[in-house]
Amino acid sequence: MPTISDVARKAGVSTATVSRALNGKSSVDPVLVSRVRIAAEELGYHPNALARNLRRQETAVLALIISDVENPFFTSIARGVEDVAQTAGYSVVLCNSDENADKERRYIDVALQERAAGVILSPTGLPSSIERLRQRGTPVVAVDRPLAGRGTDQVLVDTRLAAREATEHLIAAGYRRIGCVTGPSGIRTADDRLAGYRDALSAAGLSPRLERRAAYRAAGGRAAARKLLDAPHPPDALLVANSAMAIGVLEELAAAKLRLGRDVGVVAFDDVPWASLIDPPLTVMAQPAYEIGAEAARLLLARIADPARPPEARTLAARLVERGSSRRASV
Amino acid sequence: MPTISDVARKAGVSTATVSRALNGKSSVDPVLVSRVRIAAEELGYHPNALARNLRRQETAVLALIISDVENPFFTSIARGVEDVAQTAGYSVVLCNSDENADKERRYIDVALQERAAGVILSPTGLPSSIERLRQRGTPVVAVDRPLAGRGTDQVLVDTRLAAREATEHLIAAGYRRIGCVTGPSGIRTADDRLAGYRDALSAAGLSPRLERRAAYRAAGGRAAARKLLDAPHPPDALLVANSAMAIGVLEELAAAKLRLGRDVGVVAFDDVPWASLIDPPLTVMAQPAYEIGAEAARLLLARIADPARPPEARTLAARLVERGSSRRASV
DNA sequence: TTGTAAGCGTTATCAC
DNA sequence: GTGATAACGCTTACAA
Repeated sequence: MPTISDVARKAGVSTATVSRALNGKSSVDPVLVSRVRIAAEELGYHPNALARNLRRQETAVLALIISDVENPFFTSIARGVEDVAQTAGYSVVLCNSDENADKERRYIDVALQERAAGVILSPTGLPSSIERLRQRGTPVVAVDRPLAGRGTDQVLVDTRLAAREATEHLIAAGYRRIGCVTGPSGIRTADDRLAGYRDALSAAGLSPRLERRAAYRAAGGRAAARKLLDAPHPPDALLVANSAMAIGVLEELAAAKLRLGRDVGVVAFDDVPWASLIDPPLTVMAQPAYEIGAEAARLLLARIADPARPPEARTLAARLVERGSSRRASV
Repeated sequence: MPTISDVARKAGVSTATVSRALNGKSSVDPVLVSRVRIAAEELGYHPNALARNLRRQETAVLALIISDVENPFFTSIARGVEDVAQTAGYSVVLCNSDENADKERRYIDVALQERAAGVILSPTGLPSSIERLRQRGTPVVAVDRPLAGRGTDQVLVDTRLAAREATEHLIAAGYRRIGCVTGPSGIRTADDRLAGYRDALSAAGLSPRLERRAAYRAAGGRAAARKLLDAPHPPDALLVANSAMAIGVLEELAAAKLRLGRDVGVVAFDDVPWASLIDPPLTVMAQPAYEIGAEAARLLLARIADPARPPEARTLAARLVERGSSRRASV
């Protein structure tokens, strides 16, 4: 693999000149520049980023650690991060922590060891892992879920309020026995959505609470729905905290021959491309995923540029997209 | 940021001993090992992977360049790659080429410059970009789409045969005016699926061919479906080459008040979690995405271990999952 | 404008 | 079993 000295030799100049010619920072005789260019091209020279970064003490790589690559919410975030990073000349390394604190820790270590310029992550919830980043002074932005200690840049959604609004929407639509299917205890979004649900019920003077927690996956949604529906007094509507769970819930409703909307109203978090394909179409609480990612990247780049700037927490709003699944009357 | 010499100083040993103690390769006095461990811990020392890799002339990072992060087919591949790589001690860097030759080239350059141990990619189709990897001798595995030149490890699906089988299934179900909605010309999977469709029609002596190409996205599927349905003699069934397009096609069918299965049969490529939620459920040609990724990773690791081994091309089979959308009679 | 040379943080080779 | 030390490939003062 050719090195900078090979190019220098071939072009008849010093390595310093090659470096300068190729990076275009300092001014170099145009004749030499083209000699160097040609030599590099002929040798198939690719600068060794390892050596460069080691010398420069910096890299142009951002690490994005998300909790589920297969969740469209997170891939949209990834797109947002990528688009912003791209234009600033940074590459994005996507890591899948799989909602697993060990994997998260491992990827944080990798980011640390590879000296990533910054890290964006959706924390699993255990505070320990993040400390190492803070200690090192590596810029971090949390997305989707807040970071325990304060003083961190964050891009969040007011998810408690969103859950409350979604529940109020169901109440306004005439449902009275509203259940909630949410994620595991300890995951902040899961807890907040449950809290928002309770807020709405309390404000409306409704009871009882029909609550169920499960993994943020289709199987979890299915199990939770079954439990709720099998109870002596089953719910007439459900707030579902995530789109993967919604799939399980909808399967279970179909299996029980319950008509969506008419028998059981449903609102699910996160808009999905197939929402309008089911009958009736799925009402969702849409989170601005792409914008979350883009904003997180902007915050991260700003902090890399100025590590002393005060930490910022942005809170974006979710938006209710009303479709048929939360309507009692069939059209 | 503490370096190995800081640890050495604190532990009262040489940097060489720290390195040996921490890497556990060579044998070191247990007493010194623990002294080093403690010193490293107290300082919050993280070895600099840049320096290490520069010295070792190797990295433990695999680059995975896929053409669409938002397509579940590719994220499943990513999961497969990740699981295999993980157990072998490699990290996976996911890059989104977005079906764009420029971005692909850029990411290949990054992989080259960062000296990735190997690259897995779903090529956009332009041969130029891949050459640089070959020149450098960087191990590469192509997935989903073949690489122009031969002599490369590849994991593919016999997609032409799969398309033929899907079409034959529609014929067997009694459909006669079968259309095909496929991806852009030049993308190998799009071309192969069209070819397989034609194979089946020819074998059955059916005509005419109702074909439409569009971007591998929902909007593309919608436009293609509209064109086909608006024609004087519209199709009574459609083979759709990708799940994103299928969303558009299904929306368009619904808009035209056509009943799925009964009025227009549909088979789409790639299984999706929501296939059973629509009515009737969607018949799909399921590709073994996770397995493709896992197999690609295995091939790549094998080649990294032994660059001289003969190139291998694995072809996996797709599997028809018959559901209601390809059945004429409603249940 | 160009060249020389030091140094980034590791690991591996060589003596001891 | 341990410690000096050179080397990995690059960038950047500092000289010329």
